[in-house]
Amino acid sequence: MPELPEVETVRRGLEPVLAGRTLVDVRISDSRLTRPHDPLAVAMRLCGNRIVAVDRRGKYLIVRFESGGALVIHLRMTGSLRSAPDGSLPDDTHRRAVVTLDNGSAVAYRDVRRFGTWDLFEPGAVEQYLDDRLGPEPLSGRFTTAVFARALARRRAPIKSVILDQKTVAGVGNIYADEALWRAKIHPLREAAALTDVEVATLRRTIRAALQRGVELQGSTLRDYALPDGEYGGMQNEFKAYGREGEPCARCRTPIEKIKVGGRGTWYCPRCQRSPREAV
DNA sequence: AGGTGGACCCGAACGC
DNA sequence: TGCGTTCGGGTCCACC
Repeated sequence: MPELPEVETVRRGLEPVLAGRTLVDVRISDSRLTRPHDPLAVAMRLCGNRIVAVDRRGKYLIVRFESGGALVIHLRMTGSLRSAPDGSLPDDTHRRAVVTLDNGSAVAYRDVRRFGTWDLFEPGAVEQYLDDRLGPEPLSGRFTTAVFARALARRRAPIKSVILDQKTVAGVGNIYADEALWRAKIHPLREAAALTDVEVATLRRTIRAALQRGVELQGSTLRDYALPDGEYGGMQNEFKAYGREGEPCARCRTPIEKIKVGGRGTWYCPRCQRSPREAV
């Protein structure tokens, strides 16, 4: 599941491939990808644009054009991008789009579950769109303890749900939420506003540490995620909580438990991360 | 307004 | 073995 580290890894792989190149051919074979817009119309508008940069904000990829416009790609759960330096791509039933560049190379978009999106923006429009949806970048200096504390204040929802809210902090998904809470020794069901100042500071630090480690290991490959060159991430080998039901906690050997929080599978250590009642 | 739960997808895993 | 059912995950949206 692409979260911040996975999307950042994709960005780093794509930037050198795309920057400075012009789109000479764009084929979109899934109408869900661009809806409510006609995929043919989007493909036509993309064609001829010269790419100047590939940026990331939260889990969004931003392909910026010389024109000032931008293509915003969200991979959701199963989207992935694959670059083909010589322009040749193996058959793939889940391929949804292919762009060809002016040097003969190609980039293919694959998405098994078809939740991903490609949205085109006019010059200047993309920042507003992203700022409407996203809080601070967790690895930037803007994500301070004071900013984080303000975002948690008066929130009565479980802390896990609040850090999954992209307005609280951009880019945390189900995996890194569980990993950050495990590192901070905070139970996922704790009421967000009830965290102590020390806990807020600790959780800010562990969110950053978990995401940073994910970036270093080029993300986590579980099923569908892969780098643009086809390689795999390594973060899955360092999971302390996510998906580890019944396995011993890396700190105290207590078996990891699985619960539901806000409808999401949630793994935590029942001993290190005390329950809401015990923790008072 | 903030919180909750369903919809959207579809392959994998599971249950009988 | 085979078939039906359940699960999951990011975001949006309806509802309270």
